[in-house]
Amino acid sequence: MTRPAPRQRQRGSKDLWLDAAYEMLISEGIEAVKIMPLAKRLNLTRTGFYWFFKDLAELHAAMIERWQNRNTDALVAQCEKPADSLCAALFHVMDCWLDPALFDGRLDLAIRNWARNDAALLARVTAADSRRIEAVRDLFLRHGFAPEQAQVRALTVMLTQIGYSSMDITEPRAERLARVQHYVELFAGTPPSPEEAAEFLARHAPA
Amino acid sequence: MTRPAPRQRQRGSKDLWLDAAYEMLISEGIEAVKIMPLAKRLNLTRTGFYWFFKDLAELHAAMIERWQNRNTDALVAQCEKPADSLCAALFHVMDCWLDPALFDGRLDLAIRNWARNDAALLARVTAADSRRIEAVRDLFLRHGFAPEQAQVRALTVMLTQIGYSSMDITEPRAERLARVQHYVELFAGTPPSPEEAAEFLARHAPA
DNA sequence: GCCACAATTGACATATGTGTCAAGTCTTAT
DNA sequence: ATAAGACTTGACACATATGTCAATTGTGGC
Repeated sequence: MTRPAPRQRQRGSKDLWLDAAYEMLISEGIEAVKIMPLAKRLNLTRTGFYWFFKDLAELHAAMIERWQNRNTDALVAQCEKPADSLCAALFHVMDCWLDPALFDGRLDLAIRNWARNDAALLARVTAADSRRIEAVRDLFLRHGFAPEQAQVRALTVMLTQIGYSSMDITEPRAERLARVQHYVELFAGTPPSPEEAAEFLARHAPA
Repeated sequence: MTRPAPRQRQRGSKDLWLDAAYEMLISEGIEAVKIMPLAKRLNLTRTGFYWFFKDLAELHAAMIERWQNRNTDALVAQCEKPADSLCAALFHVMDCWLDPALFDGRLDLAIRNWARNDAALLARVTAADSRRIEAVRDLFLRHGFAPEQAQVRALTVMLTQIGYSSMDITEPRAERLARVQHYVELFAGTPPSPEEAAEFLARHAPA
């Protein structure tokens, strides 16, 4: 039998270090994810780190593991949701803009910047990008767009998302909510029907 | 009288250090802009740096100074060029995508990332963003778009630009050239005329 | 009560970075 | 030829980071 929780005077833990590392990554970039500063922030001795991780590299690997297939899976799922019209389908994609559970833009941006000088990570990011773009492109194809237009529109949808995080745009929620319809109009080429817009707004009504 | 070139056995120079710092900034981010590595790359002794700059902070300031109003001025100018139609005007904006002299996307991205943990720089980047978006928005307004649509389209144009750098998309030049027309169609809402497209392509014909 | 052992600690060895300074080296203007 | 001064250098002092290890500290199980 395995003991349920053999934990003793435990103050640190693998997850504690990982969480702190994530906060650091998101707010200051991978360069700032260093053991000494993390220890300071956690009020632990830096050497305790080595009980949970072999070294910095192992921490990094754990972080990537955690990101992997998180943002991407959710986005692809939103693209594949059944929808009666192009605008309705695009509203599903836009859900990712508004629900942090579906897509964490700041994390995505941080990982992307990290990948700029980490070849192995870059390969994984590129693979994720391909999956995402393909999913959005297929959405446009299903709604009758020519391949070239579908590709350009898919890319623009993704780039707008990335750009939003990168520019750190933080409109009030109400304003962003209102703006989404205009993005849908731009990407679709035609404005959404009032019903479609209303349904979207209802989905994101305050809990 | 000022002596024309009092230079002696000069190996280093302010510009040499600055250029190296830029390369570092663009390829690896501001965190990598350190005196020792720069010295190694330049095959100089690291302490020589201090003859040209008071310290690292002064180097940083010089770098920002050099970026300031470079990408932004060119982009605004492209927006304000006279044009017979919306598509023609957008093609002028797209020129920035293709001519590195008008807009250096990698530099812009690097500065943007740097600004993420430098409040003073962030303020300057934000100001630059405002100028750029305003210029593109006015372009759409001049061509009859409603304020909300003009704003959303302007933002999307800018975000696409930033996203392109961020995703590090490197299509062959011919492919990008061809794709631009589809972007113009997306942003304008109508396809450009063959004449307009031809004029654009002619501008970017190989020298 | 005390033992085992999970978890923590401080001391040590080492690497890389910044910044200062006095001394040295070339080159050109006189 | 030589002096001025533009530029370079090496030694020093210090800060911050990584990683190792032997010694220690608590706590739950016996």
